[in-house]
Amino acid sequence: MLSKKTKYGLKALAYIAKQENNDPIQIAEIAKSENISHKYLESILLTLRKAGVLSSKKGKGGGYYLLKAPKKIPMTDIIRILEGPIAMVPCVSLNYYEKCDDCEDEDTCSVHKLMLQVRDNTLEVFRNNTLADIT
Amino acid sequence: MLSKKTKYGLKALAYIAKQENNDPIQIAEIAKSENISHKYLESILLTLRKAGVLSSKKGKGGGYYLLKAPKKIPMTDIIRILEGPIAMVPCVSLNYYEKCDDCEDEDTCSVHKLMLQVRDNTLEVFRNNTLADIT
DNA sequence: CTAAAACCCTATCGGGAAACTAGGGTTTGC
DNA sequence: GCAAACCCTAGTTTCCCGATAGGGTTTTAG
Repeated sequence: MLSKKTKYGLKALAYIAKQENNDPIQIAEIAKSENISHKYLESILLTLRKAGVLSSKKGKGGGYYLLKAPKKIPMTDIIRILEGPIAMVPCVSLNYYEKCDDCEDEDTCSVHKLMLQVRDNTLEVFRNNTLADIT
Repeated sequence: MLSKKTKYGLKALAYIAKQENNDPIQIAEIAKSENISHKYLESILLTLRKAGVLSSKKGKGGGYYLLKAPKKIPMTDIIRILEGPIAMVPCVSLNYYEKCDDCEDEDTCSVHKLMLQVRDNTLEVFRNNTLADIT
């Protein structure tokens, strides 16, 4: 299941990307339009800023804006920042690999092979979609 | 992320399906071989039994056995029983559909369309794999 | 200059679900 | 009849998500 954090983050990014120019958008505006708690959204945008997807401008008339063109921001990036691993199981994760405590050998693990297939398919979707595609 | 419940359940089913004949297998044997807590596994197998995937035999020499041939048991069935929805978001779930509180219109929701693609791809993997494929 | 607008940051907290655990009850085979 | 095995309910513990609190800092309009 997708966390609300990721969902809200995606919606917010889509909202920002939808703008004609790249002027800073205020948290309050996004929160209202997308029905997201102001404070919670604030923490999400902060994460995205620290990760280098967004930048911000302080003070009156400030807000958040994209650092790159929406076309140049693949879904894989955003999902990994907000949700973490794309794989359903850590032992098939490319970026967040972790060994299972319970299984000795991954090559003979019945779950491993199946989840590899799922990961590859999901990854393909996220690679083929950029922020521009979901606006 | 896949829950341990699902993971353990899949491993247990694979273990049972791997046997030559369809004699009942004891919980203890599976638990030991797959490094799963006996009691926890017991509750998982109970779920699978109630869902009609497994049946059991009580008393000495008893255990769990499959009700159908592994080839006839698609992954979709097992995942839905153990994990619940396959979709990453309730609003694109076939079997567990639920409307989002935050978005007014699904057709214009940026997340919706993306998650539909993911669901379709994941579903295809689970439909093309049966229990026989992961033994 | 200054006040208000806006982002920046840390801490905390409630609730709910996941991952077990306990403890007995019931059936069956030898 | 006893021990092996499943059956069943009900905890318990742990963790983390989603949200809130409460200020601090920076910037800019006027």
